[in-house]
Amino acid sequence: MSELDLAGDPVAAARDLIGWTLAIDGVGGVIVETEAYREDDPASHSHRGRTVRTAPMFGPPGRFYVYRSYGIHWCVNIVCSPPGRGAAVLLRALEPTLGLERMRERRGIADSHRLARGPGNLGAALAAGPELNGAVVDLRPPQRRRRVAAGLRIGITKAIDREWRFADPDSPFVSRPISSRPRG
DNA sequence: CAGTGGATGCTCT
DNA sequence: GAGCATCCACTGT
Repeated sequence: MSELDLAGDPVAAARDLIGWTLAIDGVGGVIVETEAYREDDPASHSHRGRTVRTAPMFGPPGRFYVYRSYGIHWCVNIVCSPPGRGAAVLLRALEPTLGLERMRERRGIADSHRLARGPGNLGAALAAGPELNGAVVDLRPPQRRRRVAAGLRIGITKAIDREWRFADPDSPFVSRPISSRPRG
């Protein structure tokens, strides 16, 4: 299995993060779905350069970048910046393993499959907010080998042809099955 | 099941 | 003023 390098290619980092366990204040789980966003990528917040909002993306790797989505949700990213770049990996789904009861309280549902499925739900389950920006990410290595599938990113309108979404195809905690670009 | 639309706030044009 | 890396309730099969 590849070593996890958060300071190299963010697409490789997004792939290699599958299976790692993320914890915030003792609450979290196994990362089962990610997407990569790089500076040379029109869909990335960092594409138009550094702003107040996106500053954490240009900071040191291995830290959080958190942003508000559609005025409602907090989405959690891990900064994966090669030197001088702005890149991050969006966390799209966790398999909850730590602090299940606290997640259920925060989400108001019991079904573990839905606790942290989808980036907005994941943020809610972790009680993520802007205060997380720049904080060091607590990651623990995989306990078993997992398959990783690559496919199209979800919910974006630019650069929709890049297969920079990664997920464990055997996990029931993934938000949506991986779909690939039509071949022609 | 699938499809539609509202909530809501911040960034950029 | 538009658009957005979303989710949920609601509708109709």
